[in-house]
Amino acid sequence: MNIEEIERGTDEVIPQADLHARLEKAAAEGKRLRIKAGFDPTAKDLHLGHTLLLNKLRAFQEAGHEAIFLIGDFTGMIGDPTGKNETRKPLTRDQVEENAKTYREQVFKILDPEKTTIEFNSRWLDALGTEGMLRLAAQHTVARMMERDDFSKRFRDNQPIAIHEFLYPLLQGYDSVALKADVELGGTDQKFNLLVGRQLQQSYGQKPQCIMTVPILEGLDGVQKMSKSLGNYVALNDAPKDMFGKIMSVSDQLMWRYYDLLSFLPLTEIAALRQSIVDGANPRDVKMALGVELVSRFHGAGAGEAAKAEFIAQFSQGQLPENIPEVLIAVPEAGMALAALLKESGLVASNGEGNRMIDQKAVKVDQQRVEDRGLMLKAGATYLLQVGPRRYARATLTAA
RNA sequence: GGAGAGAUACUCAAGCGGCCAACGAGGGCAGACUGUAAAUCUGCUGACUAACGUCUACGAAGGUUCGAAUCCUUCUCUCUCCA
Repeated sequence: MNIEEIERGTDEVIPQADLHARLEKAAAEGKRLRIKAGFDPTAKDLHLGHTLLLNKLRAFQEAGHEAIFLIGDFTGMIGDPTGKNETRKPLTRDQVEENAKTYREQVFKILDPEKTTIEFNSRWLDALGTEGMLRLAAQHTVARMMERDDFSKRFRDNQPIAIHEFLYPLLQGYDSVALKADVELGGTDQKFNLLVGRQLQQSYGQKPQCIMTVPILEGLDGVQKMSKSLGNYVALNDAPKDMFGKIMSVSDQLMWRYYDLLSFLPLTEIAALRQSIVDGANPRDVKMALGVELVSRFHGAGAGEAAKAEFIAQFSQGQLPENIPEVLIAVPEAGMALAALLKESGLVASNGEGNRMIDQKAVKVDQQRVEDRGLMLKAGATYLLQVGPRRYARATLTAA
């Protein structure tokens, strides 16, 4: 087991010496450390940003330790305001449970199901009760809570902070107490919460956990963090083709960030790739290699190469994509205007948008650009409709 | 409990009786250029309509007015100061 592999790509390890000592002791005594990583089931889909943490959890798992995947079904109802400077809308218990279900399916693309403990924090937080909650709240002060960056920032900016948001770090910290965690993993934005966990464990007479933070992955725009609500994410459930395409659309600069954080290639090989660009290689090809690696990771060996081949065919060589959605549309005798047809096919949201797209030279029928709004299409034929570079449908028109 | 400020489209933010479907910026979409890059340039960005135009929208509900995002009343929410 090597410490380098465990610490690769982390931002901070606190306290590092303690982690090393625990790892050595565990190895010597044949024991397993309890490694906790928590997720709030606030969204349905996990995305690449989440995988940094999962990869790390997996590294511990491979080193023989106990990986605890904690689903914050209770805390998800509060919503950690981290990262966004505004109060998050609370989820209902039903939503949380539904999201949690899909989480399980997705995390095992990375974690070994045989060696993973899944926990729900409602198990102990439901039982905590009002009295337990008060005792817990008594362990911390407002001043210390305000040390958290986003709290103090919101306070300074006269933004609302609801009282229950203060409870979030305490509850997350209590999870560590309940689980007797040796190590907790989290994004750098979780550092405050992780540290609260250390303090609470001490208050409850436990040895404080080590904490390990991983960087926050930037989204496809290269600026804001990857998140579903910003729409700049690559979901683990994305179809191979979409996943590959999204990776190809990132800037060359961001590509290196993704290499550093997402690729499993040895660091020396990544350095070699960088050098190859300096020597004149096309960054596109390096980007494709990253796409292949990631698609294969989530969709199985070979899926990456297949996605790459389809990508080249469609975008580099201008061929039609596979799997164009088929739609059946009933049209009146006189035919249907193109814009309406695009709307019925689901390619645009409204007739107005359809007409705008036509004006903007974005619409093709049977691969021919159409600039005439007035084009009427009649029943009895199948047309290939295209809006922009990505939206396709094959519409069969039938008499109404 | 008292006094004051505020709530505008995906986000930020102007507008403070008609010229407002609402300036501007960001974001998004499309076109050009490309490596589906990035950067840049151009256009579009509520719905219905071929178009004239109509409808719906400026926290919610009422009201004044020929006419309201803009004025008045009540309500909801947020912030500030005082207690």
